[in-house]
Amino acid sequence: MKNSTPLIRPVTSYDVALHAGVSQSAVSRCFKLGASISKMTRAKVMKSATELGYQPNAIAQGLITRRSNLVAVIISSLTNLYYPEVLAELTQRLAAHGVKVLLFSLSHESDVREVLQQVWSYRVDGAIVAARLSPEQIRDFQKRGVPLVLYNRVEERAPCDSVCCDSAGGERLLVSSLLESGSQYFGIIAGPKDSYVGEERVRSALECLAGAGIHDVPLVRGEFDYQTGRAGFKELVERTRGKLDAVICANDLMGIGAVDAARHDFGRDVPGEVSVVGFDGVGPATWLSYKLTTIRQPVGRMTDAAVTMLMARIADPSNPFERRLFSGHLLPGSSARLGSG
Amino acid sequence: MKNSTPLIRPVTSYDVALHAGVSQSAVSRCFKLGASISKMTRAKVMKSATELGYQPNAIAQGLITRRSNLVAVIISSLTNLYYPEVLAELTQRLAAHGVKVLLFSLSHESDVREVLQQVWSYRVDGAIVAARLSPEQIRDFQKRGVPLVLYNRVEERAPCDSVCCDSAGGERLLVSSLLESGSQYFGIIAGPKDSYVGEERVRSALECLAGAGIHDVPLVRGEFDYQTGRAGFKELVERTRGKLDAVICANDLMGIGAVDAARHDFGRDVPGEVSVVGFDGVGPATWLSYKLTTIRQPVGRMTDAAVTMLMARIADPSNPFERRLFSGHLLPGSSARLGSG
DNA sequence: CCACCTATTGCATGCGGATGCAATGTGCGT
DNA sequence: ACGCACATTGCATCCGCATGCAATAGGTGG
Repeated sequence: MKNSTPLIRPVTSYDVALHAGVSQSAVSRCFKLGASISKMTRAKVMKSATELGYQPNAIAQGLITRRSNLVAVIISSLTNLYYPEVLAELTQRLAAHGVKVLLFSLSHESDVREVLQQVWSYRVDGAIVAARLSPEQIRDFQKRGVPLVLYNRVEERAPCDSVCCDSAGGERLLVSSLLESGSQYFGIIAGPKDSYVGEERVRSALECLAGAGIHDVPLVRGEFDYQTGRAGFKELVERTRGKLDAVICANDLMGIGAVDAARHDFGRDVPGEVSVVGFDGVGPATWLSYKLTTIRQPVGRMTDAAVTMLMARIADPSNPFERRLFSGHLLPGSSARLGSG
Repeated sequence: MKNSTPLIRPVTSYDVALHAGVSQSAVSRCFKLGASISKMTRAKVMKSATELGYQPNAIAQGLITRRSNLVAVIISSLTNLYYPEVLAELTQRLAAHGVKVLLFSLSHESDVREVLQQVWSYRVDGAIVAARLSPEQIRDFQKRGVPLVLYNRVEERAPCDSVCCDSAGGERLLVSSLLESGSQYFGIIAGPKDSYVGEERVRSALECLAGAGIHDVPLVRGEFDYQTGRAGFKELVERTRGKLDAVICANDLMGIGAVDAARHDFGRDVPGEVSVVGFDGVGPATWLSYKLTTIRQPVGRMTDAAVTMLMARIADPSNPFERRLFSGHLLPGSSARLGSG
């Protein structure tokens, strides 16, 4: 079976114009809402367009109008189960605004530089970034006039919009519940140091614990995934020689790993002997085998906010910058003996 | 805080040319490998380009070269945990070929029509589709000369390339193991009717069972997610009045739901009283709480094949069409009492 | 019947970069 | 010193569409 057509030239507005017996401008105007075109001409043109299968060339449109209708979405790790959900939501919502998604997924954070080159090249109308950007990189967006919304990454005083889930507040809910339920021997499984929300969650947890007179909490680091959550639990047990009755994980995936480690690697009852809490509220957290106690991020609201802010800034770049902080919602689950919370 | 810069005109090749004291063509040639440019000129140009922060306008390049370096990736549901992995792999591999991903995620299959309009508009160099396309839609790709690779969706005799995991073969492995282990009372949790792989898996499973003299296997349908897997199990138990010792699920997520339903909703031992098998080999399938018996799709190889095939066809559209079928790999897990397999 | 106004339409041009071709410069052989 | 092959360079043009402006057509009031 051979692909028979050797060279296919997409239909252009000229082709349509010729076919309909009008000028190219007329064709162009037919596809622009509110342009000056008589009903009759429009009808002729549309008929020809349909017959020929004409579809305006978005590339050419973008070149002349300086609007690509593309938005770059930069996400660091799609393997963190939290992001697919975010990505799906973003894509849908952006599509509703007639905007297409140019997706960049980073394997290494160091790829950002390269990715940004692409972003500039494609003259995207804006960008939503859920990855670490340096302050200079953020300023680059501003210099080039590319609207930017940070998702769950906040640089203080950064010249850009951002949406974020209130890590501190969420963590406070979790920790104070753990405290009320009588947990005493805490351990923390943090994320990589370069994660803003990860560090924020840990910082807040430590602060809460300190407030309760608990200091020197053992802390290990993972990579936000199941394996390192499991390994982290093991490490904590070793470090504390088993004196451990509450594990605070920087995200759900590690929380799930920790639960499994506790139950299957160490035969401990969760939450009977040890409580585990996570963060994010991803799908698997609610699965019956885990029922992880966690904070559910309001992904719907957050993505909606991100898209709304981005579109607003594209429409009017002079808007003042805004940071929107959404509080999460406690999913009690049953991986932690909770207090009155 | 105000965005101070009112109107930012990106730097063009003319700007660079002026700055470097050469012609625009010279600048253009500097960015094209193998073009005729002296070292000295290139150095001057590159210096100016860096100073001005010049980045070639991919839109303009695309218009003139008729190569957008964009590939459309169309995925139906990112909530199926299998797809984020695929998407991540595809994005990385495509990026390695210097190609950017224009992502389309469908909430409803009916959106395909609209999405295809966008695809034509952006003059993508090709498309990788993991969603249901009608034969006419596939032919549209061919008519318009847009290289297309179907991922895990096969239309027999379709004029396009495709990669697929051998559903029949994988299912055979699972079912024959179940049979050998002595399972007798089977139930099936299928996916939606419009899923190619879903139906293929079920078809193959039924065929294997029939080959063993087992007919009239009860079948319920889910949506490839946890909830419907759990509900499906419940339904099967009711339909069979509890006479159920092996459940074949069309994917892992439903398998996990079924395991949880069995254990937590019905207090049944898995695999002691009832075996459950899935398909895909997603991350959570290997979690200690499930250790789902399943077929792991060779996602790495499959995405590699998809990208390779796509790039090859972009380079030479006259290549004969090819269908590549990859066999999956049995993850024994422990959600099923397996036979000698 | 004519001046004048508005609704349509076509013309010409430009967006930013790639490229064929001609013009220039370079080095070399003899 | 001269002619020629080859390496560089600039010029002009085109990609497909949007849009300002001028041209045309149809309609109105006087």
